[in-house]
Amino acid sequence: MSSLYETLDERFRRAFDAISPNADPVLRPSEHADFQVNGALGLAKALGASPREVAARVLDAIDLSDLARVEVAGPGFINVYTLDSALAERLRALLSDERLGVRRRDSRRVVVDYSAPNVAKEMHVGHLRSTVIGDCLARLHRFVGDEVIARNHVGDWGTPFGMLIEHLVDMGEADAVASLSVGDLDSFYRSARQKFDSDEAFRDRSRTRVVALQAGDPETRRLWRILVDQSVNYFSEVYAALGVELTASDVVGESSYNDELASVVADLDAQGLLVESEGALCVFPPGFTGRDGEPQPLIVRKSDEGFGYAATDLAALRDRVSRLGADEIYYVVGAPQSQHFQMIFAVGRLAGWLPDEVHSEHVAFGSVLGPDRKMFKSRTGDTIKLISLLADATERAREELLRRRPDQADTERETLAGDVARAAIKYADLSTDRLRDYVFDLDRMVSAEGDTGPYLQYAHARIRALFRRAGRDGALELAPDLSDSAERALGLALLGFPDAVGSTLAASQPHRLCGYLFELAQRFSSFYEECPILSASENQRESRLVLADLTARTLAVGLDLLGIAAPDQM
RNA sequence: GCCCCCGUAGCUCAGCGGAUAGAGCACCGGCCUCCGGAGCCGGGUGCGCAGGUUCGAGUCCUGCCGGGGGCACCA
Repeated sequence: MSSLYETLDERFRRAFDAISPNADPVLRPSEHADFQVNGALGLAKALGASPREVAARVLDAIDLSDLARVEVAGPGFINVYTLDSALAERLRALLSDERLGVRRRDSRRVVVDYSAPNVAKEMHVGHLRSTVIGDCLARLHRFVGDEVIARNHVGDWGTPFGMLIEHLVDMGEADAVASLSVGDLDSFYRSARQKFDSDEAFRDRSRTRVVALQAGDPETRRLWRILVDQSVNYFSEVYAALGVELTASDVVGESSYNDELASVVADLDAQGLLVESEGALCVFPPGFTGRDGEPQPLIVRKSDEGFGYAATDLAALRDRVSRLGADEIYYVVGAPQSQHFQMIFAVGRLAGWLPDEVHSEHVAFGSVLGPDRKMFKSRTGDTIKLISLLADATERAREELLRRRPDQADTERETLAGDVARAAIKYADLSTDRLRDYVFDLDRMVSAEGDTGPYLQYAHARIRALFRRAGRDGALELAPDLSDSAERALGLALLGFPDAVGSTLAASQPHRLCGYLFELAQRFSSFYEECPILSASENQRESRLVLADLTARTLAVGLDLLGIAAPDQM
């Protein structure tokens, strides 16, 4: 069944179409009614009638008697008041729908490229947003029926691997593996870097090693593979700790495209797109200019005949369309890469690798800032590891749980502390418009008062407690009474879930779903204060349990789409 | 110099061209014979500035101001 909004929109669209072909009714949620239709105001001039007359004509052309009461208001708005009976019947129908009204759509093959940490470096706050946002988008697409191919474009290639491999050799494989396997990647990298900067002989060995790596020397590749495998193992641990659904099988690192790079160049050259400039092989897509107003190149092959990340990204793009058959490709990468992706897409279009019917989008995001509004760093100026971020949040959550539930078993508390910590961090990240920078404030996100992940978890857990107390697991399948304004407001919000999911997906903006869930939780809290449930008469109790059940399930499904657990108790 | 993103309440943020711009935090009042108070109810002289488009602009366009970022071989 279509959502309430969709149903109203279809009806109004038909009525408007009869008056002015293809006119948009501009149906919106309203503070003055359940919904309002704004389209009449815009049509008035063209139709030579007053807005109120246009609105009246629309109402003549529409029959909503089964759904809503309507009236012309103000200068020409149409206020829509949904009938309680229609709301109640739709709510009843949701009870047997695990998907809470969200329909599956025709499956699209969707590549989501996200996280992308670097081999031999620990994951830090810089990877947080890509990982969390990408995971959320992947979940959303899967939920509506898309076939999602997650791609973790790990940085596993390039000149630093010369020094990393030489450092591995110096340490001895066994010691190196021991060090890396416990996740101490940063000190490994730092030691290698330090030797590279201070020791000329080491520098020479490193350069030689890079050449051997690129030439495919078996022993060198074996050593390289150790670094990659150890790192990927470590990433998997971090993803598990974060509750992110990426696995080792989603890792398709930069090196995976090595064999494609020559043919990328050849293909571009064959199409006459390649220009040699200052020794580098470049494509100059129209519309891009650089510092001196000169055309801006996308450097496909460097003057030293090595390949940069543009070549890799082009190869990946080509692969995702031609071999994976992607209908949509999302790159969850920071906003500073905006121009790079514009150029990649432009060249992809020029080369015919990215057909018009394939949607390719840079899902950009802003930075995580510290309290000083600068890039979030530790007091010593180091980047902050995701693991320690999570540990800090878990510690806070543990303290809070200990304060509120001292009787709780330690094992249960540990599990919950992790759930709450993940909720705090992820929700804080997902709940603001991703394009903006945001200030990382652990106190605010864990404190769980207000618009936070833990607040939503609490709202859910409280409802589950209600059912435990009632000795039940769900509600009877009946149409709830909505005569109390708090009941009605909650019921109306519940019916908006499909629209929230749809809008979140259409814009790749998780904060829309966050906003919806927070408002839903608030409306539930108001309802919960206003309307006694278990102590009410049997009819009223059953009716209110319907609303409670649907709220709990909507929160659980919604939180799951955000990648956040919804524990039954806290 | 050019390009991109962002400027909304003391702070952190919503706001899909529509009616009187909303939340959370903080602050001040209420609400504890109440199903979990991590809650609920009430309290607000704020859209950086100036033009323009529109019946209607926080939202679209132009120009400024302020912050961040990018602009040839690191990814």
